[in-house]
Amino acid sequence: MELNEARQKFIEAWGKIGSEWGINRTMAQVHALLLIAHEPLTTEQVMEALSISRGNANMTLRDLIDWGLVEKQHKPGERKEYFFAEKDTWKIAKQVAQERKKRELDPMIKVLNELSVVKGDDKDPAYKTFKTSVTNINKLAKNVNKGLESMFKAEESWFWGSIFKVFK
Amino acid sequence: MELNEARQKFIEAWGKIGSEWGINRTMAQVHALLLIAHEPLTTEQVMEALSISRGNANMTLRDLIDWGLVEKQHKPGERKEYFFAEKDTWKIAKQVAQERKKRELDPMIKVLNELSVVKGDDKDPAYKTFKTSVTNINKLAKNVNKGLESMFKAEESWFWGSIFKVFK
DNA sequence: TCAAAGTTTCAATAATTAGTGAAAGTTATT
DNA sequence: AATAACTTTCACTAATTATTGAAACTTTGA
Repeated sequence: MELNEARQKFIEAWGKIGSEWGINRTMAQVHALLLIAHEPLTTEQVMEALSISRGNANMTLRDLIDWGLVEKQHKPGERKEYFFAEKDTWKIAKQVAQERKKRELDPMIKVLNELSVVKGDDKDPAYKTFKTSVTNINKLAKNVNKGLESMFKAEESWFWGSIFKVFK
Repeated sequence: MELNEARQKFIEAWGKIGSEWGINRTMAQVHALLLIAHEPLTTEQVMEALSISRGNANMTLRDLIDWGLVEKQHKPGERKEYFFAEKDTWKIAKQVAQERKKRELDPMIKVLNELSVVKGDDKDPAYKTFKTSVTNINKLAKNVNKGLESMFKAEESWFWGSIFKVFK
């Protein structure tokens, strides 16, 4: 396989994975493009490489910056903005996990806590089932939460090590 | 908060989380409905509870069965099919992880393996960056893969224990 | 074998989400 | 302060994804 074909395939695959995880395809593709770019790219270059409009490129790059996956750079003597991606995959993984925790898990835990104080008759099976389900999901969510906190603090090898150690 | 209001909120929250993770909202809501149902429900009851069409209810229930989250049940003397959800959250989490691994991570690893054999000139920075990025993502993906395999085999407390132990 | 009860399919439609591009806004330079 | 280079916004349109509902299909029992 030739390099350009491979780059293309990588961008497609990353886009597909992204869309399966609720991240818009273009955003994942721009991220992929920057991941395999050996130097920072301008908005123009991103537009060109992925055949997308200026508006789309701009918003997508901004979103990637919000997610902490991409940064702006200025080259001395030039007005144009250049964009480059964090390339350390462990940092990327932590960053994504952190953002999603903030946007999704934290609000979910808040709702679950509200729901677990609902009062009712312990003899009512509808109440009992509700209570049990919510309590159990709440416990799981809190464990995930703690697991993520560990991940954020951890070095990569340390993290995986702690998972694998026990399960040879 | 009253039980019915709480049930409603739970269904909405679960639907929202689902859609943020690339799972169609209705599917997540039907799952939520069955999770807090104290007895198996018929297609009619699902349609009624969530105001969705027969076709939608049918397809969604089938999808949930494909995901291994819901099962059919027949009551003796009745022709109707009843549906109920697995309620053990650890089993649910494993099941979801397993399905997504099969559908997404495994194909991704396959692509990454294909891409990592691309040949090129080590002095070409475009080639070097591509190679490095793909290799690193590949390593991460394989660690996630191993981590999931551990999870599938593990008991819940054992799994979390192994993560928390190291990070007090 | 027929018809009633129930289930599934799928073309048509609706709802949602993503993308465009031109206009407005901003910033740096002369 | 005027202009040119560049960035951002947002109303409109396109593309995608989800849902409906009626027709086709299947199963059961009389």
